[in-house]
Amino acid sequence: MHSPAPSRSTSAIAAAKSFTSRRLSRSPFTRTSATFLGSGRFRPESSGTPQSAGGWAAMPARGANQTDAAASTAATHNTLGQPRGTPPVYPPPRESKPEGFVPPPNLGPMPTQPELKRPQVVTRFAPSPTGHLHIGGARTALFCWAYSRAEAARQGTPPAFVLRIEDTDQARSSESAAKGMCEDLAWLGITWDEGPRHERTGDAGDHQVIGGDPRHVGPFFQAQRLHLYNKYIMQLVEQEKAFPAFEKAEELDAKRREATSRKQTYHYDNTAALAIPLVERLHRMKPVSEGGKGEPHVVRLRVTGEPITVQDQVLGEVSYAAGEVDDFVLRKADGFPTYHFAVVIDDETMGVTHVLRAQEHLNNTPKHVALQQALGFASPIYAHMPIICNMDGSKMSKRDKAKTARAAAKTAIQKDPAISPGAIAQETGLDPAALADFLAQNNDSIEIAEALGRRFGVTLPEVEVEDFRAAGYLPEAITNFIALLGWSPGGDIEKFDTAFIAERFDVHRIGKTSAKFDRMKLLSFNTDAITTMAPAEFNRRFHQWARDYAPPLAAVFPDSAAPRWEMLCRAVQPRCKTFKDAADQTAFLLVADDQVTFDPKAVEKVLKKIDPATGSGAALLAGVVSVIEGVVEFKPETIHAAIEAFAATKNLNIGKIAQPLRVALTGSTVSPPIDATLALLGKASSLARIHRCLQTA
RNA sequence: GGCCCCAUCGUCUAGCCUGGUCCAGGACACCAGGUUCUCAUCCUGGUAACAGGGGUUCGAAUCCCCUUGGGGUCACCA
Repeated sequence: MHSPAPSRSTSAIAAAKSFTSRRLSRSPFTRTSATFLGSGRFRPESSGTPQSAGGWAAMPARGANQTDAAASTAATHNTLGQPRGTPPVYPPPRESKPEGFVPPPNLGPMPTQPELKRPQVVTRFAPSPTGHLHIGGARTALFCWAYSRAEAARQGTPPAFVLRIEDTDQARSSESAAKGMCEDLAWLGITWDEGPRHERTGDAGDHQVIGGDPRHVGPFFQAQRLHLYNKYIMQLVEQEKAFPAFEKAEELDAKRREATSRKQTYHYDNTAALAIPLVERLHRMKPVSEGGKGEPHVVRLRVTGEPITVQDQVLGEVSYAAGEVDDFVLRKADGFPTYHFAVVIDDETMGVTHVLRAQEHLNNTPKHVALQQALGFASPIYAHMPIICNMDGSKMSKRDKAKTARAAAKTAIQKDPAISPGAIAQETGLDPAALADFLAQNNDSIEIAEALGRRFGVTLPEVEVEDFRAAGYLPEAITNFIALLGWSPGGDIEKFDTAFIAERFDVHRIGKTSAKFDRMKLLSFNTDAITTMAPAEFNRRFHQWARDYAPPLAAVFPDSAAPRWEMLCRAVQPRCKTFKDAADQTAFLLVADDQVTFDPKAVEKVLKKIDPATGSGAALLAGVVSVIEGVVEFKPETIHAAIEAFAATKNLNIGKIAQPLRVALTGSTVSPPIDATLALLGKASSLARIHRCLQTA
């Protein structure tokens, strides 16, 4: 019924080879200025429609072709309960024909159904739901997503990018964080073919449903896969490839500290654990309810003394001498698998063929390879990409927020004796003990950092996708920018959208050197994207952003289709770098006419100072009142014409009038074009502010 | 400290695999001009790099070795 499907490892190797044979043709864009490339103008890919759950042709689980005679029954069946060694069927076949099944009449040969080919390349992104998505994680996800698409297109198969939630750390994981991560990814336009279901409203108001399980490899939360891990754990223990260890965590900590203090490398000593006979191991492990002793324990892999070589698609061959890998923990005392164990089991059972991850994982790879060998799994193809750093060279991390906030608080405390940790706690409502801990660097709570940031008016560095979103960055600018961190399409091309990345992404163009996150360049990309956006799109997206992140502004302009909102957008779009920046420029619209504070410096320079040729700004301002009163239809064009005519009569440059007006209307010397500023305020407000300025300033 | 990885302008990078077309190209930042009612854009021009030392070769940014420098990692976190 099935043609013999090529083994996973064969196809994977073929895919790997095609990396090398696929050289990019010389770019036609060399020696031209940077060119934007993409299927649309900076349009994030939003095809969130999940693969129809129709299923593909047979897809053997990785390792299914392996003939490991030692494999116990646990390893002889895949996650569907189907025997290994024969290609499993997706979806599983029906048990029997439905009752009353009547064969259809013979209508001649069935029309040939184009058979959907199974994916040859399966990538995954596996975040731990402990907060919002880190920008580095976003890059990893982007590359995995792009690679799945590029390979699917090359091979004519459906794309297979899996999102898996690694929630095995019970203390730190949360469901809301998992949801947040899904949203962060979706917002960036990174959609997963397989993984948790996520519903959202897209940028254009469209309803998106992301996720699914067409290959039946879920669930995608590791906490829901414990039975699977335990099955493999027991297999390994029974084969004596893994063993229970009964040492207390504190004992080992002490030994570790002692070793480091002697400047020696700590190695786990397995002699005591290995001295226990298998029967006794099993008895001590077994829960009391099942007649065992139920002793608290962890399960460790018995690492054989073989050297391990990792074949990496970016770094090449990386070798580890025998003895470099310790007998590491597979299952924690709480019964949850460690990251190392869960990742190996899941990648195998989910059929993941290519693992793209950051270089900080490189030293984990020999552990994973050792485990794969013990389990008789084939190793996926690895590609480790460079780390993303701060401009100072340190690894970009969520802790950077804590660092910044802590520094701000400490300088404030030093400078001003009235400011004490106790006083800060009272003002901010923070728990004094937690705050003290935070200041003593015992915790890096993001909540505390943010509270301190607000208290001391310092902007914390954006490190999570949500931070950039709140700061008014565009997803298309972010994906474009982070794609360039460690990858490049070659030549002088550097402006492109996600569709372009999905088309051109190639593991062999991933660099080896760590990349510094240059916020200035990101800002430049964002400015470019925002100022070249179609005005109608800007109106809509800026309004959407304001609803989410600038409620006071959205409250004043509830309707994104209203002419006054359009007028505001027209005034602000060409001169903003982010949505936040745009919102800041509209601040003058949000204060009451009698609450405008006039910047003393501006008043001095623009209103009071007497120019020998033109007199004082205040005088000009008084003179322009009647001009403004005289404008019948109060809109930018007519206002501009009136002011220009007034300026002409005085033989003045329009700027001589604009600046005093600006100060009167907004209190400062900076605002959108003066005609737009007046029009947005309206005639009554404008005149009220001018009169108040003439009287009080 | 052990182990692992890396090395082109201040930053992201192209070029490296397949040595000559490179006294090294683009972009961001910076500097100098220009446009402009402020601000921001925008336009023009400019400064700026193959870490150092050995090899191999007629020829090295490109291949090899060493040194130096940077980073990562050493958990019952992921």
